[in-house]
Amino acid sequence: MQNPRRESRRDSMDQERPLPSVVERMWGREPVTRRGPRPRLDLATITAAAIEIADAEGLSGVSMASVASRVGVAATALYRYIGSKEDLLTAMADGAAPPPPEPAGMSWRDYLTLWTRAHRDIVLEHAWLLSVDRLAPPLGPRRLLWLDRALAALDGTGLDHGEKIKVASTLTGYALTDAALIHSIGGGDPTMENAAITGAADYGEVLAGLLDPVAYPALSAAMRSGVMHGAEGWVDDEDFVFGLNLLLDGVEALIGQRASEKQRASEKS
Amino acid sequence: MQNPRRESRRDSMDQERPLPSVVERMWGREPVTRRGPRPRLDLATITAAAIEIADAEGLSGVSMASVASRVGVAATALYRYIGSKEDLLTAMADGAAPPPPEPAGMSWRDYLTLWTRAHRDIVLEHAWLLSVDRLAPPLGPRRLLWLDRALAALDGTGLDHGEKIKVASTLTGYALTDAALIHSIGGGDPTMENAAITGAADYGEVLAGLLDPVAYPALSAAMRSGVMHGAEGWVDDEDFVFGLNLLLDGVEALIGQRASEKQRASEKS
DNA sequence: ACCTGAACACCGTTCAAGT
DNA sequence: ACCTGAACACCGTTCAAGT
Repeated sequence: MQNPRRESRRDSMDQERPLPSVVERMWGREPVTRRGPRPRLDLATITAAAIEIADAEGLSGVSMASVASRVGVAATALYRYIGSKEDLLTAMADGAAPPPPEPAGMSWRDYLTLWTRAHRDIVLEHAWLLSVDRLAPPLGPRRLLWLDRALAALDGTGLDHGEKIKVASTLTGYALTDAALIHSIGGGDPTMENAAITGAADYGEVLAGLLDPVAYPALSAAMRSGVMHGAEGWVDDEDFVFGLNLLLDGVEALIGQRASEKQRASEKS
Repeated sequence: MQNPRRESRRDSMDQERPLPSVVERMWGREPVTRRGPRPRLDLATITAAAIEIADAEGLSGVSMASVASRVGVAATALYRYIGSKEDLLTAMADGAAPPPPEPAGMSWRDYLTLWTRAHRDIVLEHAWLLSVDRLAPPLGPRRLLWLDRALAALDGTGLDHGEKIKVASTLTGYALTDAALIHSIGGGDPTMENAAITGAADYGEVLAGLLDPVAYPALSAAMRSGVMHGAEGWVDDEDFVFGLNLLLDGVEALIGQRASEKQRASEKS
């Protein structure tokens, strides 16, 4: 049912580890061109064009044809630079990330709060990331720089490397979750493409009409209480901080635990 | 650039609140048919067929044609039951969820642990949910039943309705994040469709080769320490519990806070 | 070596025509 | 009223041909 097109990776590049060639190109390792006309494009140009289209029209506006025409080339010429549309989406997901915020001597907690919020804001600015982002671990230079800065913020807390990575990836997930929530409620979507609901109040009312209070007792009670009609809208920065602090409180507890373990160990010797 | 097809909702149904008609159908409110031949299908049948295809071949195997042929009908007949493919995906996302686990007298913490793990496992069994799930708040009967049970588990903790909902949605996000992590690392994907990386060890090695230790100091240090080569694989249940406990510790702290507030208030009066 | 244009095998969706 | 079949306007990707 449709011929599988997998395995468009591992072309070119003499190197022991096979690596998707898009990833190579994301790191600036364009193949060394010798003979023939100079290439008119590069991956960064193509990616930037695709991102502009996605920002303006949503992901559905991004086709090989539309990207190609934006950079002034036939659709088929893109395949000189990219193995497939999948590859393009991968490159877009990395390319949409600006440099991470600088630590500037903050506490780990302050920095990670800033970091997570900034991450969330990026996703809101490029809402199409929500449809692209989830499936692969980051391999591009921009995303990995974000990861690096989160790990760096946790230096000196006594957490080991594995714990730091897990904290960072949990925070990444939180940023995505919060962005998805805001987006779906109708927060910051210029094209309104996927907002099934136009406002929080609507959501509550729709639910209230749908629910059988016997089958859905707790949810019905919540809806009847009017949670969805908060003074300044349902999803706001306060909500973001609320959930984030649940997480950071947990991290703080862990750090405290590690610190007291260390102290006990040093007292023993 | 492609004619916009929005606003295929709000057809039929005499009701004050306009509601996507798929949502109506998900709740069993099929339009009352009087004249003409009886319909051969219903939304549940179509949705189940689509889910089976997605489970077997991934989301890319799901086309109007493939779904229609599985239920023995021409592709165009599906439009009697569904407004668009988007609608089908919405119905699939709800239909893939089995009934939530029963509380059975557990503590809120035990139940939410079970709940979140079960949620995560569902996403792993239907990995295509990761590409479908994120954008709209749940409106289907199955998903809302999950939400109801999470809220119910938090009854008696002193949290208000808004707080309970935020806790539940944070846990949902965590389940998705964890599933995405496991999936991308190559965990449980029969079709291996989106696994850019075939194993955790590979990921670490690939990264190690890519990274400039000056530009990515903390991440390089983590990779050099060999975090990615844990004894029983990188992502396991222990990791799931680790991150989840960060969250639940935060929730527990909040519950404690609410409880002491209440006590202080009652002492005053 | 890069880029084009034609071609292929698909898509989702519409609409008039049959029952 | 349901379902079909033809048709439309797209897709992503290939490949031979031009430079």
